[in-house]
Amino acid sequence: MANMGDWEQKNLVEELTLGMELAKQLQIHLNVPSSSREAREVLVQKILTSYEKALSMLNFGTSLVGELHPVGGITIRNSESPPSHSTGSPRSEDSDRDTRDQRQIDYGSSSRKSMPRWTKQVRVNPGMGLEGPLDDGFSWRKYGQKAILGAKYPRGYYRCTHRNVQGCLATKQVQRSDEDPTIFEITYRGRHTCTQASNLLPLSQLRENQGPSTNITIEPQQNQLHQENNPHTQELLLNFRRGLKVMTEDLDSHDQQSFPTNTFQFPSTSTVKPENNPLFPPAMVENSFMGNFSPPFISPSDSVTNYYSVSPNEMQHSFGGNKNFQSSESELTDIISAAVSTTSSPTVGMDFPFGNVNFDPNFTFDNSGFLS
DNA sequence: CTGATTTGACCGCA
DNA sequence: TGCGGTCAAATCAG
Repeated sequence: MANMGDWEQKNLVEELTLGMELAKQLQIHLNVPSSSREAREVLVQKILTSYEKALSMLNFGTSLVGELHPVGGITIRNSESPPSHSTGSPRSEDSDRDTRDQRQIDYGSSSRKSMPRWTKQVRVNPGMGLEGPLDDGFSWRKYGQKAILGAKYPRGYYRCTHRNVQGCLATKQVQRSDEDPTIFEITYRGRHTCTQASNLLPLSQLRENQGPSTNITIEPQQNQLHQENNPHTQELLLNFRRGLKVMTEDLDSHDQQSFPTNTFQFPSTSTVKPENNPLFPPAMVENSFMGNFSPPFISPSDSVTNYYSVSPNEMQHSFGGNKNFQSSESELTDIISAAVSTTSSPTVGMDFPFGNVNFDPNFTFDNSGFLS
C-alpha cells in the first residue's frame, strides 16, 4: 500500500485492458451473424462499465459524487449512509456501526471511523442466483451473523479474506430487506488493501481461472431502463456511450492486432479468444458478472444509493431456476454466503470513494498519455 | 487436512 | 443496559 499511485495506475491499466478485451469480443460478435443482439449489448454494457471504472480511477482524488452505475442488467444505487429503507431496520447502521470495535485497531493504523462507508441496495429477483449482486468481486469471509432489532432477517458480517495476511480492513454487511426480501442492503466499509483489490490477479488470469466465465457476459436486460428513476444515470450512460462509441468504432475500423497492446501489460492469457468462449452460457453470464462487474463506485460523501436490479432471466440459470431463494432466510443466508465467499475477482477496490465520473463525452482514449 | 461457516459469548458505545 | 459488531471454538465442506 505504499504507493497508491502505482496501485491506481495498475488498476487503471487492467480496467482498460479489460475494456479492450471486451471490445474485441464485441467486434467478434459483430462479425458473427449468430451473435444475438443481447450478447452484443451485454458486451457494450460491460465495456461501459469497464471504462467507467477506468474513468473513475482517473478522477480518483477529485471529488467524485456517487452516481448510479448501470452494470449489465443491474442497476445500482449507492448511499453513504443507509437510508431508512423499507427494511424497517430501525437502526440506522451508519449511526453506530463505525463507532465500535476500536479494539481492532491492531489490524491497521487507521481508525475505522475514518473508513469510507457506503451502502448498496441489491435487488435480486426470484429464481435467480443471489451471487450476482452480492458478490462484488472480492473474497469475503463471513465472521458473524446477528439478528437486528426490528429487522426480520439477520445481518451477515463479512470481512476480506485477506485480512489476516494482508491486513485488509475491508468489511461488509449484508442485510436483507424486511419488506422486500428481494432487496439486500450491502454496506461496505473500509478500503481493500489486499493485493486482490489492487491487481494481484490479472483480469485475464482471473477469467482464465474461472473457466467458462472467462467471458464476462452480462444480460443486456435493458440496463438503461433501470435507470429511468435516475436521470443522471441516463445522462451518465449516454456520456459513456458516446465515449464508448469512439472506442468501438476504433475497434471496428482496426483489427484486434492494431491495438496498442504493448501499451498495456497484457498478460499472455489476457486476450480472450473467441474459440474459448464463442457462446455465453447463462450460468457463466452471471458468474462473470459477479466476478468482474460489481460496481465499485460509490460516494461516501454523497448520499447516493446504489440499487441493483438483477434480471431474473439472467440469474435463474445459476441455480437451475428452481431454487426459491425466498423459501427461508437460512437458505438465503447460505446462498449469500456462498456468493460472498466463492468468488475472487480482481477488479478495483469497490471501496473507492468515487462514484461520479466527470466524464467528458468528447473524451477519447486515443491518447494514452494519461497513463503516463 | 485446510479453509470457510456457524453460532454463542463477549465487547464497547450510546 | 441494550444493541450492534466482533471473536473464536465448534462444525462443516471440499
